[in-house]
Amino acid sequence: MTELHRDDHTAARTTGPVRLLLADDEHLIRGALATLLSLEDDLVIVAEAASGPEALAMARAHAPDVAVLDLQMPGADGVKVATSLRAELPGCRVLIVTSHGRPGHLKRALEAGVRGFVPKTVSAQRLAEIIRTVHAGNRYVDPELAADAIAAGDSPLTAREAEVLELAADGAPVAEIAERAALSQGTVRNYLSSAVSKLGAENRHAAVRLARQRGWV
Amino acid sequence: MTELHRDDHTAARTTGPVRLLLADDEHLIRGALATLLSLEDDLVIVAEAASGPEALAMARAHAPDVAVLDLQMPGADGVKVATSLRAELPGCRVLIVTSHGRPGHLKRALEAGVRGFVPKTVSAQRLAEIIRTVHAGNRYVDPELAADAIAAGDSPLTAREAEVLELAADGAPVAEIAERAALSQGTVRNYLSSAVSKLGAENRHAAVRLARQRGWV
DNA sequence: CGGGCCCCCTGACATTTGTCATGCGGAGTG
DNA sequence: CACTCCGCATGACAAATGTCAGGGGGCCCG
Repeated sequence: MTELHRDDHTAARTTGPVRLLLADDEHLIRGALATLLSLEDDLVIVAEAASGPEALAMARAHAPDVAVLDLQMPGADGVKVATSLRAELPGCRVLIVTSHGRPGHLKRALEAGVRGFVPKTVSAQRLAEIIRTVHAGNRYVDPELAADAIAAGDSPLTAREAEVLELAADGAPVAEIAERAALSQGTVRNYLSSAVSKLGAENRHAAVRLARQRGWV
Repeated sequence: MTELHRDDHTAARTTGPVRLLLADDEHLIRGALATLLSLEDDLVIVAEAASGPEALAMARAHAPDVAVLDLQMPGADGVKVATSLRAELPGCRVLIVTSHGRPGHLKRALEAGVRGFVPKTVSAQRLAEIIRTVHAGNRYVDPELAADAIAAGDSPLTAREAEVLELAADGAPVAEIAERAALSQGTVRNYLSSAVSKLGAENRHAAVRLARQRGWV
């Protein structure tokens, strides 16, 4: 035993390259990224995945130091994967990469223990730096996304309001929403009404759009 | 003058590497792709752009052999850029790359003279081959996207119906739509009604979703 | 314990919506 | 030309939706 007081949960490995898991459903991007990151001397990709479940399986199999996950993937999104990963592999840092940065997503991600959150508009060079930052145990959140998230604030919707709004998302009539939520139609209309006024929207559909934009549904 | 009978419009350059323009608003992907495609001996990236207008400007400045455009970019989408490009640089082939392949987009793209249309799920290796195919004067359309487009068929909506549906997209009330389209409210309702029934939707909002899915708006 | 939330429901009302019957005019056809 | 089809428009009517004013019950916290 050469080290005393090693903290298995949070200590970064100090020897060898950073071992990466790359997950993105778009083969083109994942492959390109893999190639590019491999050019960095201190980074090595040990596994790739094209879906949420696959990412989990790969992580279990290879126990990477850092998992770079796309936010939107088939099967399970990046945040869900991060949640599972946190439980199963506490030593694996998670970095989320996304095209469409919606405020609510960032919040959910941080709650899931994600260590980094960046938009795909950064350069690969910059991403490599951020991977190192995350691997060193620090956090990194894109400043612009952080500002958006702060500006958007917390959801003003109660659980029910959010649920009903969610069911209204695809344009279903009140009767159907009521049935699916096991509520009376009047109640559904009340929830929708209060959600609409809280969001300052014209009607329920505009409200759905707003809530989606801010990641509240 | 060293060449006779050069056909400026359609002839592929037969000497030297294929000169590429790469346009994608996501720096990460664009950069990674640039690096990866540069590894191919016969491909060279002569310009990059992060928006529609920028892509146009770069194309004018560098006159690339093939323009690889993302479908969704700020300023002007890939198809719009392709349309302008066709007029200004007839010798420049256009290849569209997209994350979300919606049937209608493919149709619009082909009408704009685009030579290739592929999803981002292909590998970089495959993309390089497709670039060569396009450069040689042939067309390439992803088989799956083509099948979807054929299955979806043409839009059953009349021009007015589509216009009104478009205006209804963000949940605006009929009164606002009527004003913006300079129609009576009754007329707007009729158009919406017929659009809804043509699409087999429950109501206008579901109709908007369907039309969007199929790329008809 | 009392107050403040939130949840769930009801009923009545104004507004917005979806649907229908109908009319006008141009394009294509026999 | 007469006829029909179709896009376009309108207003009337029925149905769905949004809004408001209540009321009962559960939960947490000062």
